[in-house]
Formats: sequence, C-alpha cells, structure tokens
Amino acid sequence: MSITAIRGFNDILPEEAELWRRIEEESVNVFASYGFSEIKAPIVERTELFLRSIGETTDIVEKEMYTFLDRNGDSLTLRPEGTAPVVRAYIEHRLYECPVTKLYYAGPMFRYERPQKGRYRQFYQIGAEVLGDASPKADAETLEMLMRLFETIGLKGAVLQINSLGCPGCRPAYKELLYAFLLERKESLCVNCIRRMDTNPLRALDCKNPGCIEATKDAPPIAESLCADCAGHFRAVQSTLGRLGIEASINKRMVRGLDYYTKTTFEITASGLGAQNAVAAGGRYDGLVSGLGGPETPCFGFAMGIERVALLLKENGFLKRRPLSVFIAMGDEAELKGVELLREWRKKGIRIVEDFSEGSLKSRMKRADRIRARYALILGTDELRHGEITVKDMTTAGQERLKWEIVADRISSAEGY
RNA sequence: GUGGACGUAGCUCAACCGGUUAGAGCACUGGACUGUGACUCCAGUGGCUGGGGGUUCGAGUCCCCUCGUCCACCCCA
Repeated sequence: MSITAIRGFNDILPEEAELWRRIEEESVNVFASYGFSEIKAPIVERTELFLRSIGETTDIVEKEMYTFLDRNGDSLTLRPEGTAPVVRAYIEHRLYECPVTKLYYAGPMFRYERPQKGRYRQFYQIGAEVLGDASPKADAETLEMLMRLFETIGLKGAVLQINSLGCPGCRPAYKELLYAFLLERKESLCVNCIRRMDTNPLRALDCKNPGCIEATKDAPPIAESLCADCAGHFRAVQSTLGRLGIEASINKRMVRGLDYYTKTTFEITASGLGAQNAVAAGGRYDGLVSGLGGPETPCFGFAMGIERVALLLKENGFLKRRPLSVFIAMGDEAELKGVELLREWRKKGIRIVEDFSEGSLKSRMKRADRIRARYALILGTDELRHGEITVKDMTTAGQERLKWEIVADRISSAEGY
C-alpha cells in the first residue's frame, strides 16, 4: 500500500456518490419549494469568524478546528460548520437589505475529532438559513420542511426534539439559578461539568455521565425561567408544529454546542447510527448577525449530515442496472465505423462506453456484465456489411439486429434507460 | 485527548499449545462452449501475514514500539 487518504478523510466512490447526489437533489427540490436559494461560501475563513460566532469556550473552537497560518501570517481556519460563513457573506454583501433571505448551502466541513461511525474529519452538510424572520412560524415551517425532506427521501424513524434556550434577556438569570443549583451538588458532578460550571453551566444538563444525570434530575427547567417573549415564542412554535401535523417532543435537557443559539433549538435523531444519532440539528440565532457587525437580524437555521443520512438510506439500497450501453466491435474496420456511430448515438443522449479490449467475445460480454450495463451493442463483420448491429438486452438476454439509424430511438425508449 | 477490539491474497475470513512449502470462498484470467454475460464444472494467476525491533533452534502466532481501521467516551451533523 503506497499513499492512502488521511485519517478521517474519505473517498466517496461512485456507487455511494450516486446516493449522495440523490440526497442533494431531493434536498434542493424541497428547499426550493420553500423559497430557498443557494449560496456558495468559501471553505476557508479567518479564524476570528469562528471564535466570535461559535464561541471561544466551545469544544469546536477549543480543540477541533483545523487552523493554520497562511503565508501572510493570517490565521485561517477550515470551516467547522456552515452558518458562520453564510452569515459573514450575508453581512458583507448587504443581503439584509432584502426583508427576508432564505439560503441553503451544501459542502464539506472540517473538525479534528477521532473518527467513528457517522463521524469524520471531513464531513458534508446541507444546511439552510432563514435570515430576517423573527416569527415562530419560521421555526415551525422550517422544521416541517426538514421532516418532509426526510419523508421524501425515504428516511424512516426520524424523531424531532425541541427546546428553548431563552435569550440574552432571560438566560443570564437562569444561568445564575442553575449555577446555584449545581453548586449544591458539586461533589456528584463529573470533572468536566465542574470545569464548565462558570463558563457554561447549561452543559451539565446535557452530560451523559450517570452521576451528572442523577444530580441534575431535579434541576430547574429552562422553560420556567423564560421571559414572556421567549415563552410565547416557544408556545407558538409548538402550536404551529401541531397545526402542521409535526410531532415534536420537548427535551428540556437539550443544549447545543454552539454559543450563538437563542430561543428554539432542535435535534432530529434516528436509530441505526450508533452513538452519533443526530441527522440534523439547529435552531434560532437572533444575536449572531448583529454580533458579527450586521444589523439586528433574527434568524433560524439548521444543518443536516449527509454521511449520516446516507448511512440510514443505505439499509434499503440495492444495485440497479445502469442506463448504460457497451459497444463491442469485432475487428479494426468495425472499430473505425464504431467511433462514427457512437458519436451520433451519444449526440442523441445514449450513454455508451466502448470496450477496446482484445479478448474473446465471451470475455468482453463478461466485462459488459461486470460494469452492469443494460445493453451490449455488438458490431461484427456481418453486421457491418448490412449496416446493422446486434443489440442485446442484458437484463432479459433477448437480442435483435437493428439498422444503425433506429438504434438510438430503440434504446432510449426502453424502460429504465 | 481517553478506553477497548482488530490489522493474514483485490474482498470476506481460516491456520491447534510457537513447528515443514500460510489455506478456503468470492473476485480475476483461461478452458469446457470457433460470435454471446449471469448458472455449472475444470485449471491458473495472486501474499515482505500493516511497518520496525525483541525473545526463540524456529514467530502469522509471544513481548515492546509504531502506523492504520473500527467501536465507544468526549463532543457533534
């Protein structure tokens, strides 16, 4: 084995890439029907963008970023998530001059983590952001869109959990309350939670350590500390979801790993992914745009992990014969005529490859089968003389000799081609 | 960053307590079948046992180091 891909960075081979393309196509279709347009932001940004958006004390920033100095000495970072770059572009190009902007993006993200099932160092997300809409209906409608997407691509068993994290108006008071509560039970908390008590006590609610779960069982719920605005917003999200027929359970322990979230947060999980069971997650981030120097702009967004969706979809995947023909010429003259014919047939949209191998017809037929082609087109000396070609359907084993002129029509009208 | 499992042919795996020339299935190539794939039968190609060091008369097997994969923790999509 000579040079291999680096750890956590994977090749997506054609069979899987096709599945990915289906996921992306369906996503784009659904997003478009809700009025989203695509934005393509760079993969590398100034490190500062992520420090200021994600938060300096988050795990992502503290230990997971691919950060390096470029030749000028600027600190740059491979994007660990998609929202911050989108918001940066939104501000930079003054897209806020439009009252509501709905954007989606797709592409690779990078986090330096130990790879495991459903988690890689380069991973792909499709995400969408609604910028400039404060209404709880925007939250609910976007969630409905996501659930619809999962339904259309055939992903089964997606479960939606929601929570509200409050806003800068009410969260500080809650943090105090929770801090006091945790302080009383400090002995039973894990070291991690004790360390984070001062900076981000909410993380203790999310901790999976049995001691912490037990200790925080009766912690004061955020819901009771929300200000009138946040509480009303949360109720409205729930009732709108109800009217849209979307089931959502409230998970009052759910805390996101990024600092910019406010009010609604959510996570969609599915079984079959191992420990990494979230397929999509996101929430509202009303303070991010202004925090990065733009105008006050309430926003809601999410990101979906393509690897994880693909992992779940692969369970009911099967190999199909591809809409592809293989051209097999017997002899030099037939080969010469072949390139001419292929040129015409391809012009008519027939997907076709030529088998240039020297082997017997038998071995060449075998190759055609191996690449799972639908048709084998055999041009021998007799066919050549008559202006015909033998067309064999590899799925039915039936074959017929056709005049060159009608081959393209015959093939393209076949079902599944 | 931490813990556990595992690295043997292209793939999936076998090889007893350390013992002769490391095997099988699948795949690949050819033949049975002169121009017809899949099913069947026969034959053949294919290995620095991840890499390095050590113990031993002898290492795929035991010990150490290293690299890698997987799973879990942490965290997250």
